Amino acid sequence: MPAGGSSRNAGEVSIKDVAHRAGVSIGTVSNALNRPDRVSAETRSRVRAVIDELGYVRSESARQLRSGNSRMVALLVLDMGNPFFVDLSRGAERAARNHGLGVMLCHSAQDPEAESLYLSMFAEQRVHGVLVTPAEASGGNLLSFRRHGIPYVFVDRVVDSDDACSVSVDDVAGGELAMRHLLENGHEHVAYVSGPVELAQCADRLVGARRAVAEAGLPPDAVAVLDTGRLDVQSGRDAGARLLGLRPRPTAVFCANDLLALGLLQAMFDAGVRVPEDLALIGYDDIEFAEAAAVPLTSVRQPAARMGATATELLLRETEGEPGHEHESVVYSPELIVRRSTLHRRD
Amino acid sequence: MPAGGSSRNAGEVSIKDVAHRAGVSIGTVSNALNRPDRVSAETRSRVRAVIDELGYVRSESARQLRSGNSRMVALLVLDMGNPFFVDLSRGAERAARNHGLGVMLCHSAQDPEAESLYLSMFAEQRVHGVLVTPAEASGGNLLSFRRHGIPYVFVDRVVDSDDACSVSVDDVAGGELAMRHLLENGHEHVAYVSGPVELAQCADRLVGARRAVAEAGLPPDAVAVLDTGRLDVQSGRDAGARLLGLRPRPTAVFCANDLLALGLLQAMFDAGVRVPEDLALIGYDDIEFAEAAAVPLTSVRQPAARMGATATELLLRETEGEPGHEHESVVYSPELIVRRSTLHRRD
DNA sequence: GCGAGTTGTTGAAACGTTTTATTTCCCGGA
DNA sequence: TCCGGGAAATAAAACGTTTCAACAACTCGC
Repeated sequence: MPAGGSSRNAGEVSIKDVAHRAGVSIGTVSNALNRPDRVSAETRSRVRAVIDELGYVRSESARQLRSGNSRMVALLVLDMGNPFFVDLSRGAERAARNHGLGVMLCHSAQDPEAESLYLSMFAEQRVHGVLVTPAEASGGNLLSFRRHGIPYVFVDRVVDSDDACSVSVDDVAGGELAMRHLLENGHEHVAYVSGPVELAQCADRLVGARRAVAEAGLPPDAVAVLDTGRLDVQSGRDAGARLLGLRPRPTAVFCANDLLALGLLQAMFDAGVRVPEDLALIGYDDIEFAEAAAVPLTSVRQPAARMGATATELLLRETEGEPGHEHESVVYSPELIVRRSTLHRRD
Repeated sequence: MPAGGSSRNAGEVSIKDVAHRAGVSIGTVSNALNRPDRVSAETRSRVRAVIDELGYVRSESARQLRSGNSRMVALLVLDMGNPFFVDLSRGAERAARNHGLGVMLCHSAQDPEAESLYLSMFAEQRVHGVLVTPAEASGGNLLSFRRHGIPYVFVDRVVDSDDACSVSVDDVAGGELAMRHLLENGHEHVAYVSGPVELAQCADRLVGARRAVAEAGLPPDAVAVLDTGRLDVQSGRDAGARLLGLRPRPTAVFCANDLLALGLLQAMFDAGVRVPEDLALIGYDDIEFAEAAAVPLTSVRQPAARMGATATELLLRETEGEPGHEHESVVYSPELIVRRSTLHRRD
């Protein structure tokens, strides 16, 4: 019995079925749903009843087709394995929900190709907007994404051109903060463990670190730079192994993020190097696990959730027809959180 | 000049524009895109050129409307802040991509209401299928979701009814494994720090723990149960505070997951309780941070990524018209990873 | 008892695809 | 010369909404 019997194959009941069953026109059903005030109380409740009875569910694709764009904001981050981005996404989600929008979460794994793939997908979906942490400092993918006319906001990245809004933390200041802290503790041979140099975050933090070194009157080669392919725990372990081979061995290390620092900390443990006695260690992001680490980790804190929320707000201000929208760059200040991993003052 | 000039307001160029510009019908453009063999080489390349020139992008909503359902799989987990679920989602994403599908990632924050909201959204989107870790053991939301006819697979949850496929780890066995390990180390007063009791995972692990206690010939009240509202680090800290008030004070603690264990570990540190000397501690999930913790954490490992991938495979087997599909439950075995947090044998 | 609102409802167009049935064209064989 | 047949392209229907102009039925003020 293929005719409109009770729901067997679901997803099959459309607004037309509801209209027919309620003895009313299609437009009226639509109004009952979207502008309840335009419809009489009696009709409204009858329609509601039929909807429940039939288990009718609006087709998002149909409404979207009609209205032109979706109620989804895309958030494309570097790595969901990094709690910093998880916090950021929570902030974004909360803000989006306040405006009746959903967030679709994706991560590029720092791969420009994956990034590009996701961006095309967003274009096909006609998403409301995109929040993105670009996988390359150049932001080349975004440049070509631009022609689709979908607005986007850079997250965790200062942007020079005035293509788009951005929310970031002053990474140069953060790097300086971290390195100065180490130097003030008397260290003279330090290392910077960087992530991929293509990432603006890594590069900027190094700039800040070098600036602190210069300010302290030390030669530029007082800071050894180790770069790694990724910003994760495993890369931190690898960097740790390489660090042990350096001569002179640095007495303090600044890692581009906490994941690297945690990995490096493990490597030091395995090698019998004591932290902070033999080696001071400082991370970046102040993720929840930094405090719970083998040795509680000194770190540079960023207001992750706030950044996500602000980015969403900026995006919405742009999409919600703000007349004469001017792109805006919000820059937060990083904050140094001192814990045991740098506590021991060198003699 | 509002007429079809060069692209100013993007997103505006449709298949119709392409057809017109290429001097060809709409259907032909569609064919050039979807069944290139049905169209002559010359036409095909001309269409391709126009597409590039105009920057045309298919409207996903339109194709979806026509074809009935989307190329998206939804993954609804309890908490993105838990690295276990991040690993799981990576497995799911990889498997989905192999089948040309995307994954949309959401987290319910263990809130049945949020879960229900997301499920309605999935229904509206006509997603291809849903992978879900239910927020309540009863799975009530899923029961009502069922009528939409969208297939779903339970992840990280054994399911008794034969509503759906499921992928899980034997949590009873895992709980038993963990608790037996503690008992074998000579502990006689132990505690179980549970998450919300509505979660099947928490309840099952307790069942296993009790079973180990019984097998060891100890009275049931040898295990104190502390339950917490959430499965996160903060709840672990809170539980730690409560634990210190217990008399007799347990000498070993089994936490329902690693996040709780890490939080509890911090609380012990603050209180000057040494781990493992004064208190043995074991977690669950074996997230990456367990090994990097203040005291490397003994934990029960689950094959997170594999679970995500398997769940996706099961879902696709169901949706891709497998005739006479029989629901299937895949159950993996947990594995005990012993580290320092339980190493000290009690006298 | 008549125009002017107001309220509630309707019918039809439009959104951008995919697909199916149809048409056009050309070629080779009778 | 005609006909069958395959290849290539087309026209039109369908998918499920929202919205807009039009319309009917009341109520009001006079």
